[in-house]
Amino acid sequence: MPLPVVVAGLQQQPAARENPSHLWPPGSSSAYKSVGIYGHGSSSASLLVVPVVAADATEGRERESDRRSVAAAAAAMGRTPCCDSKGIKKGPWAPEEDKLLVDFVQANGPGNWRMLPKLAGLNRCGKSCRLRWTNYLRPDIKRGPFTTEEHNSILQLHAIVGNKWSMIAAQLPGRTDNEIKNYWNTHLKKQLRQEALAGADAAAQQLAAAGAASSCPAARHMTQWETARLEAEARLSLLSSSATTTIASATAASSSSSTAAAEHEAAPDIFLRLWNSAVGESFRCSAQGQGAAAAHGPAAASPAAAGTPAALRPAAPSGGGDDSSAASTNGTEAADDYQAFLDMAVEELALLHGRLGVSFSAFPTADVLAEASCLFAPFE
DNA sequence: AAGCTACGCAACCGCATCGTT
DNA sequence: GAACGATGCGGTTGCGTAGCT
Repeated sequence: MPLPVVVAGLQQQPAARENPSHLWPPGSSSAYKSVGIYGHGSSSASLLVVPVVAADATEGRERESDRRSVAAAAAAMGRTPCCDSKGIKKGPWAPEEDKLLVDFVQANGPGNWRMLPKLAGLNRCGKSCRLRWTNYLRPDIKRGPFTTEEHNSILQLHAIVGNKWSMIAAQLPGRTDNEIKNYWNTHLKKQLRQEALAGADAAAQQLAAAGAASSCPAARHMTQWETARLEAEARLSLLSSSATTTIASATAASSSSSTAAAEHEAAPDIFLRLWNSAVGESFRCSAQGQGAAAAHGPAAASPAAAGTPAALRPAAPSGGGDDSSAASTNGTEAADDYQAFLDMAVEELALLHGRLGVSFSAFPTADVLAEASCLFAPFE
């Protein structure tokens, strides 16, 4: 099965256009102001011509044969496709439509998307309304270019979960899965491809110099897993910092019986829950004792360092590390803690596989992970 | 200035999943 | 348990624009 590969040290791409001209400019819609999504960029007076023209053009690009076949199939099954009704508008949203949608959702809350268009007076299908709201009109959406931190987070999370954009988006407040997906497809994929090509060249040179030994599958296996793990740890350390704050506030504000729920809420993924568990805490303490850079865990103390995994190595227990000779007497304890952390991860993943079934392939299977954790044996 | 190309991103489509009857 | 409806998710499309020639 394919193993996660993380390419480290990628640079932030030049800032994306902050106010693409096919978006509505500030002031064009009071709805935008009301939900606060237009707080950046310059505007152009010529932007408002887009929707009507583009909407018509969009209608023209419909794959009519596909629509007919789908409609026929759906009709045969006694079910009407949500977007098949004639007269339902498609394509870019007009400011008036946005305002209707925002006003309605703010008054009634999101949900019941099927009925929403009728109730809100929109000539759109519910699906389109939901998409527009979740990807663009939601008040908590963060606009603007991705920060270096977000950039690195996406890389790390993608190494762990693959193309599970909603899972990645859940870890990046204010970012939508669609936005992350687009960012990945337009920026990161390209970068990774270039890095891979560069890496292939370097690897070929190393092979020529060092012989066939480095092409050992087990060695590659270890390298890939180690890289992915370090990236994940860097991410976890960042999440841990924010989650600790969230949990503390949640605990203070709620009764003890709801603490567990709050903690779970603050740590939605298993890696974060692991990291915040007693095992993770123990490991963090050990790591702190080992390196000054491990203020919040095995990763570097500063968020910026999260994007430079090589800098994490002194603090993060790892096999074949540059400073392995500097291991103190704490090393044995740390090794035990770290092994426990890995073991717990294996168990959690086994449970996850059991819950999600064989169709879920984003995570490596538990036996593969178990094998990997044995292979790493970081302090041995 | 005009034409061409590459890029970014909003929006669409179809399938998957979950909840209800 | 099966059928249906609603919603969520990931892949893909194509429009509009910036940059280049």
